[in-house]
Amino acid sequence: MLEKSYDPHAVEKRWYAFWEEEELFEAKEKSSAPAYSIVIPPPNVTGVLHMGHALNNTLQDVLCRYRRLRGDNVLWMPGTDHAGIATQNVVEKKLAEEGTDRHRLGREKFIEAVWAWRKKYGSAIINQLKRLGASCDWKRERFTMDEGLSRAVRKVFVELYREGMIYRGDYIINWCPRCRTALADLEVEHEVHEGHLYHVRYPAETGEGGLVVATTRPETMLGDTAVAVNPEDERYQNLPFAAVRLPLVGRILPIIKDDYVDRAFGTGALKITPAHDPNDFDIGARHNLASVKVIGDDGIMTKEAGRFVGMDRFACRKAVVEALKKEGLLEKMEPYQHGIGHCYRCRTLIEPNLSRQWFVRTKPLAEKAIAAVETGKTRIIPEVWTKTYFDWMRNIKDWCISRQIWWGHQIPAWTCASCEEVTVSMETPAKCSSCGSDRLVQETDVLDTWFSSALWPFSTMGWPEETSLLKTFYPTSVLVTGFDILFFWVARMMMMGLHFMKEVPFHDVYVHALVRDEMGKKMSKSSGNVIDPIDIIEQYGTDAFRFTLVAFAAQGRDIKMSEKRVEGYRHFMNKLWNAARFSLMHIEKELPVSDPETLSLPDRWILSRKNRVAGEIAEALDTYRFNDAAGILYQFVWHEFCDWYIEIVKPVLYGKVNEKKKLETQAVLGHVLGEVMILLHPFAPFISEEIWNKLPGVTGSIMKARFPGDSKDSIDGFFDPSSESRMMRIMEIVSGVRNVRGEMGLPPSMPLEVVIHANDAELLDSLQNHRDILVSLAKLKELSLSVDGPKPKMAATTVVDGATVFTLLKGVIDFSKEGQRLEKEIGKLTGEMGILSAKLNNEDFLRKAPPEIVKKAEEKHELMVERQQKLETNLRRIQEIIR
RNA sequence: AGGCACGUAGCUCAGUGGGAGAGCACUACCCUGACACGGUAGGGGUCAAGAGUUCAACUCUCUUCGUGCCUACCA
Repeated sequence: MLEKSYDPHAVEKRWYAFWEEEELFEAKEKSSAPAYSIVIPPPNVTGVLHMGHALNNTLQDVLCRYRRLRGDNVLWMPGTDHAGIATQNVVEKKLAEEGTDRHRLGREKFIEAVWAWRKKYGSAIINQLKRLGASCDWKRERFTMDEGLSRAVRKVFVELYREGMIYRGDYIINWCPRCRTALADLEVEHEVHEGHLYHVRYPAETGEGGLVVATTRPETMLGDTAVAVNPEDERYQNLPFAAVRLPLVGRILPIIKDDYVDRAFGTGALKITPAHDPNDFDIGARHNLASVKVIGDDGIMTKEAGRFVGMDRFACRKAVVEALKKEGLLEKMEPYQHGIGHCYRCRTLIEPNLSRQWFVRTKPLAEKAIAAVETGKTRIIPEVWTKTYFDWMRNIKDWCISRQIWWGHQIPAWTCASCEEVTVSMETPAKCSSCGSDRLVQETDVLDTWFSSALWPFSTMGWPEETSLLKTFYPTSVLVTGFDILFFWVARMMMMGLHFMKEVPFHDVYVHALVRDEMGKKMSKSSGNVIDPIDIIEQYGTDAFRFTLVAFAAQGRDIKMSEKRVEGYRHFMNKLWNAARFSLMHIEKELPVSDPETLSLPDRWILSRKNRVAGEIAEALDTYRFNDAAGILYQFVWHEFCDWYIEIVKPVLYGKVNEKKKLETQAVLGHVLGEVMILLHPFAPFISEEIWNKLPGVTGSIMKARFPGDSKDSIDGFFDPSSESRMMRIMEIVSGVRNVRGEMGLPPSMPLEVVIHANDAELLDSLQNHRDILVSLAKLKELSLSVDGPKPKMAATTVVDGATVFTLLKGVIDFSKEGQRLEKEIGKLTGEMGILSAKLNNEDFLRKAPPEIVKKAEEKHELMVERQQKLETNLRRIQEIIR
């Protein structure tokens, strides 16, 4: 016998190990079964599992386990990415604790240290995914820095370079002075800050007058090389001078005219710092201005900053402002809000900085990626994200892919020390491709981590080799991801996949929600509202946690996570456990289910319902309506299987009917329980496997079972609407009597006497055949059934379609209560009828509404009238009794 | 600045051009031989506000208010 309540811990460990041993997660390279593949969004190797991962991977696992049950050959490709900046940060911190740093170690030794770190800590998140139940094909686990994937990266770089799609140049880029590297535009997060707008007078070169410029970053003025005004601006049409003198520095700045300048902003005069502002950089290029870099890569002022050299950029701002004040050139200083970029890794203020970097020309790649979604080769679900995808793709800018760190794929480019030509190649070249010199120096920069992640769907499958894995599983079936990396990752995979594989990387992209805290705030370490998935798993079990995530994963809506909710679904797990406990107490051995046509009504009903529900769940999962799938299953298990079927079947199982029925019922109960476990398995893999294996006659994993409906046998294909509706009638009557019991305050311990008048012959027949159900579920001591007859005098009345149910109230009862109950019932009914009859009295409705709608309304109205009449008759009778 | 989503029961959320739903919470009764992590019954909503389209609007359109999020080079 099963324990009284479900204890997840031992069960989870045991089954996960079993699945791995039995190689049940492994994909077949070749198979006649349909291929289904997903590549995992590779978590950072430095990462620990957070709620976002938990949701993301639960959904993927649901899909993978579901497809396996449907008979597909499933590949769920796992792995991690090397997270260049993040990992380097972690290891550098560790070195600092040890009193050293990477420069003292040197590049080679440092890389070794990172690999050592990865060996020791890099599988933390993988182990956490296993606790979540993730059924990844672990033997194929990949890492973006693996030999194979690195070769793919090099190949892609070389090919893009040869095609002219990669170039190097001096441009203004986002620079993180703390990480000491360039960042892509996407890696900069904007945040509104309270700052100041400083109005600074730049005296005319002639000495008389001058211009006032407005800036939020006065320290950059040291690098100004011009002042710009709008060509249309009348104020500056006929200036008596052509140049101004840069305060604190003394450099003469030309006054240039450019459309970019907004006349309405500030004074309409804009200082131009090509080395430290992206717009100024463009303007500088247009006007051939010099660039003066006054802030170094370390965030310290360079010697170009004159007397401010060596100052930190923030200290320098203060010093510049003070100096300007002293010279009387600071005209105004007003509070000002403006967006400032921060490094997405370390939150340091980004410095737009002039530097030499490598870029990918994205426009041509983006065009193909746009077309693929336009033509439906890749679908984005939910569709709302399609627009976001297009917007970004159509406004895409070149992608800065070089990073000034050590941990990553070193760019395969060599500069010749003799002729300065660049050689790009797969293998380390011996000689300069231009002049033949052997004095080659490799580029020290590494590539953006996302550059390698962009190749993930095919690099993990062995590309550039033409592997059978690629043939079988590329394009992948679906990518499951959060919208936060739609651009970072999804868009780039689309571009690279289409360019190198000539085929989209995935047919579907399912974009899921964010997991927030119960107040709806984003979980973050700094807010202290992070819930650790592993804590939840330990407290409530993996299955309850997974079910919670799935049940709340409605399309387009964020999930507010709280322990309370998980607790609710733990109750569901316990309910399942106890349903199994009960069932298994009554099933001694495996029994074949008889031909459904010969079975009893409740058996036919539950089989038919189970099959219908299986179909609904399949449909929901096929369309990524995860929450619907979970909801349908929950409802069926709890409120049909447990509340009704098990209750109905108890007398049979306790041997109160006959042996043959008992065996038949045991067979059906066992069958439905097993099928429920299969339906449950994608969501709650552990408990379903545990219970499955307790079923008599079962050997081996539930993972090898077939989804209901797929076996195409007579039981799985059994649908019986007539039994469904007949059972519904019986349940209605039971509920009706229970309602009387509850409302009238009749104790559950008191068996009741019920008289039913059913003028519907079929219903009467059905009730006569199943009077045992009514007696047991409504707790009756006597039940009389007839077409008609004398109405019992002292009774409460329930009216259902085709029958009137009298619950006898002889003796103990307060009849005014029954009067009130009937009045309430009639009141409800009258309200509904009012709306309906108004409709039916409306000429336009009768004329314009579709006939079937009108007919439905008429039928309904008729039933209501009948019901109302019956209720009123009985109300009058009750009132007479009271009087 | 532009764009996108969301406002439905006390809370968290499903839902749809023709009968307002679930879970939790709440109330009453019940230790009924699977389960008190349970059972039975019950109360509770002008579906944010206003206008329009329609025979019919919670659902479609517009406006307003409120709440989130994303994108953007305005110094």
